[in-house]
Amino acid sequence: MRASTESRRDRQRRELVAEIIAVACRQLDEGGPGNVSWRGVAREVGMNPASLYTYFASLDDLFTALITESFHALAGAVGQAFDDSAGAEPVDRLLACVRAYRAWAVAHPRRFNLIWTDQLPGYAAPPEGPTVTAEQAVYRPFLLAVGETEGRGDRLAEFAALPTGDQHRLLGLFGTLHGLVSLEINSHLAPGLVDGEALIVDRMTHALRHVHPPRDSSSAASPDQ
Amino acid sequence: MRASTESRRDRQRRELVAEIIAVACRQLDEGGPGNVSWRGVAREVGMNPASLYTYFASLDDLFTALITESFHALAGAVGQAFDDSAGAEPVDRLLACVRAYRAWAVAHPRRFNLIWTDQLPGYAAPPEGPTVTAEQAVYRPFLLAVGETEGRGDRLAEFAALPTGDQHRLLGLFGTLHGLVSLEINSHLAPGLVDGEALIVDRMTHALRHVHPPRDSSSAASPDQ
DNA sequence: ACCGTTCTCCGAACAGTGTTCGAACTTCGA
DNA sequence: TCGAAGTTCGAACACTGTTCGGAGAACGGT
Repeated sequence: MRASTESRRDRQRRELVAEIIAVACRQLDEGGPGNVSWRGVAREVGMNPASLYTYFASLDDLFTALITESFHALAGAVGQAFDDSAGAEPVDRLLACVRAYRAWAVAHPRRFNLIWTDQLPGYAAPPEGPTVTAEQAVYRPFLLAVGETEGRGDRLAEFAALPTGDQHRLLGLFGTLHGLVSLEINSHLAPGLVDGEALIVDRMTHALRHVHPPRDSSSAASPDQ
Repeated sequence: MRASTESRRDRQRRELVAEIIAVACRQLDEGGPGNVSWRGVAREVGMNPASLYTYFASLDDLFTALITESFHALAGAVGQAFDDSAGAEPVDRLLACVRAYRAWAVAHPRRFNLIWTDQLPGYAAPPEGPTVTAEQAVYRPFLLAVGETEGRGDRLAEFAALPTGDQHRLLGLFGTLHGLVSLEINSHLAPGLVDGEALIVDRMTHALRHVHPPRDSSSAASPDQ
């Protein structure tokens, strides 16, 4: 509608918010969450600490912005790998997403830890908030890729509507990827002894060969919990 | 040797160190790493903040103690499950360790995040330090239990000496467990929709059925990377 | 039992933090 | 043009981790 009627104040505000987030993001990458400080950000953008409160209500608010921003970046990296591998073998397409997930984590370990583990004292992500929708954007390419490997199209995209068995299979797959990446970027993979990328690709391809649901045999197993 | 010649100062020091760690541990459990403060601990044990420096060189030092302490607690919980299930079916024994690992994480999520993810600004665990040996104590019961399920005894206990294929299989197993537990305690498992314990036990039993090395069939597959 | 060394504890201080308040100043929409 | 809204700032408050110097107590050796 009135997209053209953006006052110079509105534009300046938008740019300043972006710069603040960028500065905070850099401080985060350099020294972790403990390194991003309100006064430090204000110093770097060249204004009084009190003025920052015009744009963010508190330090927790700034971190919330960093979290959603990082979720979007991760989702973008995985989504890009998914798009770029269109037409490839379904398994290779999923593996492309796997590599993209790991590559982003290796490149931005602080951001990765920030979005996946609770690090702030009293912080709790608001349900239906922007962080959860950004998080789901990360899962989406994986759901689509796995759906392709099983010839089920995008029938897995609506995770909440799936039967428990499918949910478990998908979460097991993603949990393996996430766990190994987590261990690697936090230096728990015997650095110098284990090759992270080789390990992750190896286990994910292995898991893909056995994760498919049983077609017809052994239907006597317990259907669910 | 001179174990009996413990001066009252030595005893008092030992007890005070234990109390300091206990207080800090409680503050950690209540509000995460950002909630444990030097002055807060001093306040709670009833002495001047400067006096604390008699027992710990810095806040990072205190956190190092918390990390090793938490590693020992986790290793103790898993080891206890391993010991208590002596004589049971090997698979059940491993599942007992799995449940113990998850149960401890659910009971102490802040400590779990503290030991597995880098959260302190400039902190780096000293190699050959007490934290890494405490960490290996966590892996040990799992290595022994998996060795049992494969009828290989404790031949997997010396992880670094294993061929790459075995290392990958073991890390894949532990990575799945660790990743799913991590997702659960950080509220990424669609709380109220997915049962964490059921999911983890389900995926670990599934993985155990397919993780064994190929005996004789399909030996034409690529042996290693 | 003494004495010198060592350890323990404390008050004060320094630099840094997140946040609030009130007052100036600028920009906006009508 | 005028009132309202938005922006910036300095000062202040209550914190934080850490250092320093001194006072007092407990220790080991003679």
